[in-house]
Amino acid sequence: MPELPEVETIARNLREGRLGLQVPGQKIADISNDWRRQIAMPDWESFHEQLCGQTILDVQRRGKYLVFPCSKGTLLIHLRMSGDILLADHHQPAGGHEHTIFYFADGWSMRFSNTRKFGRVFYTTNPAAIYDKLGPEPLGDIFTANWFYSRLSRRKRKIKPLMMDQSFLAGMGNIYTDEALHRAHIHPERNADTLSFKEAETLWQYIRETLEEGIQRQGASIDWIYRGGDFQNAFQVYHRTGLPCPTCGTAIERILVGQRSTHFCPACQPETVP
DNA sequence: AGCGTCACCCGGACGC
DNA sequence: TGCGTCCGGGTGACGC
Repeated sequence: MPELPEVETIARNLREGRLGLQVPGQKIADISNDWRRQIAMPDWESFHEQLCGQTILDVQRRGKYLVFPCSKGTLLIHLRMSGDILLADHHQPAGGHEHTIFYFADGWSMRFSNTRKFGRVFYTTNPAAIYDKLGPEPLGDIFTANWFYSRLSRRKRKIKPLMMDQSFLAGMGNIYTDEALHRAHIHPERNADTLSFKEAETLWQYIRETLEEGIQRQGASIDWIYRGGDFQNAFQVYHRTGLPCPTCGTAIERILVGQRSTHFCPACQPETVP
């Protein structure tokens, strides 16, 4: 479930050396892979041949992608739900879920651990083709209240799946969407075009506040994946089915919206359009 | 084009 | 205890 704040935290940790090694400046000496489908593009042989010898120049984030600009092209990693990036000594044996390992020239290695095999690795000289399929960054300048309202007003889809559509807005996942909708007092099944400007503006504000708080807390640690973050302690609705709403005390309900588990307060987030 | 549904995976929770 | 079954998470393919 790495969403924008979790991916941002991992990018910062790798960039700034908080995991014991600064990744920018590292030269890729070799790469191993024991599950070919993890390499989304190009084919494994080309991936290996083209990337070996390149130096990683930076670690960035776009949407939920980790972006590693290299000397000749760009390496991208999408963690999907159970992915993580580990740094370890060259000689440490591969863990059972470390399907792609980048061996650096100085003796360290960067490992893509991916328990449920949903994550994907990309190498391209044209990352813009990937970025072009994504909506704006929720914390960027393009995403304004006016932009949000004008786009919402053209869509009939339910607000929650639309917020999670990466081609609409890049970075929201199930957790931060449920939390932002609760803070904005908007029911997850409202049709997007029924939101007033005021509601859209409020939701816009809480999307940004929720993500910023998530980043400040270094993301959420849930299930067995612990990354050091503690946003899980700030959840008001997510994974709190039956517990009292922190705002009004009403029991939090869980429903399915677009096949996704959805948590909301029936009192704070009424379904009827005001 | 927009929208909904399903497959992809597997560790953990749950039921018996 | 051990076994079987279900669940969930993000995304792309697919159908309407």
